[in-house]
Amino acid sequence: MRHNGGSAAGLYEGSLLPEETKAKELIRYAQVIVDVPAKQTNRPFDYIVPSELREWVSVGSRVGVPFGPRTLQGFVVGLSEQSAMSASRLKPIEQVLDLMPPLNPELVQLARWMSHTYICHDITALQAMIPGALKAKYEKWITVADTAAGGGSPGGQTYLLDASPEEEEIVAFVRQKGNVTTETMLSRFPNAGPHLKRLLERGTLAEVQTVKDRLNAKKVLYVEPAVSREELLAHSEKLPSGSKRQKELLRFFADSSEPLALAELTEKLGMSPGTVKGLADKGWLTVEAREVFRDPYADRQFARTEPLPLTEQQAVVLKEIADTLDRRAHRVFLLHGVTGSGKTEVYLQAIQRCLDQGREAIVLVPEISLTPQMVERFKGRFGEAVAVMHSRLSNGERYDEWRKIGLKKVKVVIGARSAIFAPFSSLGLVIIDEEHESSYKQEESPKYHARDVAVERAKQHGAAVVLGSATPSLESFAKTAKQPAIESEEAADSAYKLLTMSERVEGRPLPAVHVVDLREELKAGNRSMFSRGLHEAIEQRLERGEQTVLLLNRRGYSTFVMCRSCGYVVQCPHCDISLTYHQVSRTMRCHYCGLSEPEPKKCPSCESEHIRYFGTGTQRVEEELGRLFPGIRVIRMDVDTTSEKGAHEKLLGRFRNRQADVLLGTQMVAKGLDFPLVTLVGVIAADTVLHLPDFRAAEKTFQLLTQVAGRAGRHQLPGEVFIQTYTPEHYSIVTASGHDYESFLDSELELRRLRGYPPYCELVLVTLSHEQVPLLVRAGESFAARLKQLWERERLSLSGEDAYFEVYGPVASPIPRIKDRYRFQCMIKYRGNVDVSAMLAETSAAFDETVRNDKLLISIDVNPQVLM
DNA sequence: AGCACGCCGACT
DNA sequence: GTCGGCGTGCTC
Repeated sequence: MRHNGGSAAGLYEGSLLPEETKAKELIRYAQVIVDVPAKQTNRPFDYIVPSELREWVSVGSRVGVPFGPRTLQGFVVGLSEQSAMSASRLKPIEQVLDLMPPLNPELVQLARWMSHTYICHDITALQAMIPGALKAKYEKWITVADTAAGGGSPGGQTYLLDASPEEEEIVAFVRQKGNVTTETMLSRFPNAGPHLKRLLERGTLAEVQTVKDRLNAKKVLYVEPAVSREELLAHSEKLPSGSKRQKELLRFFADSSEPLALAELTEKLGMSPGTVKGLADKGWLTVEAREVFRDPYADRQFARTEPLPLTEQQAVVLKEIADTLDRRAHRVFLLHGVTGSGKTEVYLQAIQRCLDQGREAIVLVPEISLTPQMVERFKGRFGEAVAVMHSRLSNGERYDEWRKIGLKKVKVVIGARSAIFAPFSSLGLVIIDEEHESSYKQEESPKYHARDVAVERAKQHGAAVVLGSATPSLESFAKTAKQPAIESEEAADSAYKLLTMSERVEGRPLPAVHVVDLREELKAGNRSMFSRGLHEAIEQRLERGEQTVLLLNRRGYSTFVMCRSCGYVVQCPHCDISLTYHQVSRTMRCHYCGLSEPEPKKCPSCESEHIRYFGTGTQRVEEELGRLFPGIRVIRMDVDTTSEKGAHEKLLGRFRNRQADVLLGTQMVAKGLDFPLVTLVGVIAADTVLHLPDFRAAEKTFQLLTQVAGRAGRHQLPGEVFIQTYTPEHYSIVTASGHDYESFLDSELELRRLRGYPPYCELVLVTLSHEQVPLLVRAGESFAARLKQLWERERLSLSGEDAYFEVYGPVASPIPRIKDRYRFQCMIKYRGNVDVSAMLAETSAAFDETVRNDKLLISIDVNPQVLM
């Protein structure tokens, strides 16, 4: 997508200048984006920077500002000496919310790029960059109004005309406290409700809103001596002989004057905090609260690891990356390495190189593979210099990891999607592991793709990007020089450099793959979910004491309930989608609106009692395994068993310790796991993804099969894989079983070219929704028409360039109704130097009135990964 | 997003 | 003649 740098940078011009070029004392005004995601407020507002806050305000600061009648959170996006507005109409910044700005000028600029590219409000992009713990929170307070209607008296006492004694009492209480939250008020005066309402209405009391203050850094009490060693000993002598504990404590600090945490001290010396307090009161010891970092890995020891010797292929790849790092150039590498080829070791050594240059590195991994194993490898190599951004961290922990980055205490961040926004100032390297994973796409606004954001950010820093995968996405592969014809000359210098590692470390072979035709099984009279081959193979592993991984690639909504008499399928009354059966709660649930109702005892349509549950879930496979292999130990890993904190790690730990023979799970068992005793992998049904209405279905199937097959035989013992399918002839299954990425690529590229899908074009999905179909249809058609009109205008200015643009639809969305709102979508396919984002922004702007008055919703997904 | 201001219907 | 509906516009 073309990015018109000029227009995007325009608003914030000056904000990217190095701060040093502006003397702090000259900065009088700040441009602030406020926390109101609306069209009319989507621009910077000027504020006065009070002189006492000047030191603390910089581009990227989070501030509390008065906006209309209330106080809002905002982000400083620019600083200036002048303002176009007359000073009398400007208000001052009320507070700076963090000691360290959570963002920096480069990230503020990146937010600008995001809001343009993904068509969202600036505040939405800015908020997406900071950890959840820093999201805006507001508090409402009640105070006595400045000009209390009802009058006051010179003596400072207030008469309240027409006020009851209770009301007098309430006002006195508020006056005494200054300000009070509603909760405090109601706990003090349980029946204050109606009085409060009246006092607020009459203007005696007023409601004020503030931005809830910064999340507190964790504080721990530390104790240290306040006087010299000699004095401590002298005091100790003078104490009465009964004060044994106090004497002991003084002698302790005479020996060691190091500050010690109070908790540790009392533990060590077996005394109560009171003893310490006694001496502190005398002024001999000081107790002070110190800020500490919450360290989620505090009690873990990570064995330091040294760089491993590299294979020839690894060395070649590392050298390429290192050369680019040494030149401090921006470059994107696509590292295609088969499973087990040692990509992680290459990452580690490349990061080391980057750190040696005094630069920082970000490692993105799919949330699902952010396992303890993974964390261990990075902590083991880089120790304290690593911060982990994990979805399961508490708000406090996450906030602290973030602060460590700002304070330059860490040099490497490893985390999921949003870790790409780590506020580093000299980024040298971004690694995106399993780059093909669709979890790098955020499905809520801003609907960004971390891979695209990474490349944009790396450009700004002159940093290298390494996209690693055993099964690269077609989009990324197409950007390597191997496929030059796809994009025009502009792409030539931004082409990705393809690096290949085709061999596993120590020359271990890839596992043998058997494709089992389930139709043949059925013909042979086998109606079990296990083919004869897989059955036998599992039996063998049990005998040999080896382990098996079983994949049942069942997405949450596949289980549906149907009446066998009339064929009725239980559906959600508000959304056009089947309800899913949840065995734990014995309820039928809607995946889209959260509706939950008891399981039907008889068919709602024909009252028949022949109700059948379709779709095999992991629970059923577990049952079946127990029946077929008595005594078998199975660990089931799916959303149900891993929802608890730490459950994931615990289950994998048990499997590693040979406390189970089989690990059975959904996608989550396919990625990144590395267990020496796993010699068998079984895919129960390979076709589930294949038949989804998605142009990436074949690609996803190929990726999943290749990934899961890669779990087998990674160490001394050779591996074996069984893929069960009803369509064994499908090219994605054939090529996956032959570990043949190249052939898959050829077939798939040809199909994409014929059907006009990425990487032969770019996609944007526009979804419109409304409660009434007629209005929706009209809006959809008019949206498409306007867009086409814009294109006609645009194409004239692109004369001579090879550009393509087409709007498809509107048509009903794959799920035509959610929460009683109907949905239509337009698909946009384009190619070349077209600023589609700008065109879409302009088109949606024309619909503002319909959006506002008729409650039409327009959602725009640039580079969508799911076409719903 | 809130909130105030402002112009047309059903009511004491 | 007024209370109140929500259309329109503003917030540094």
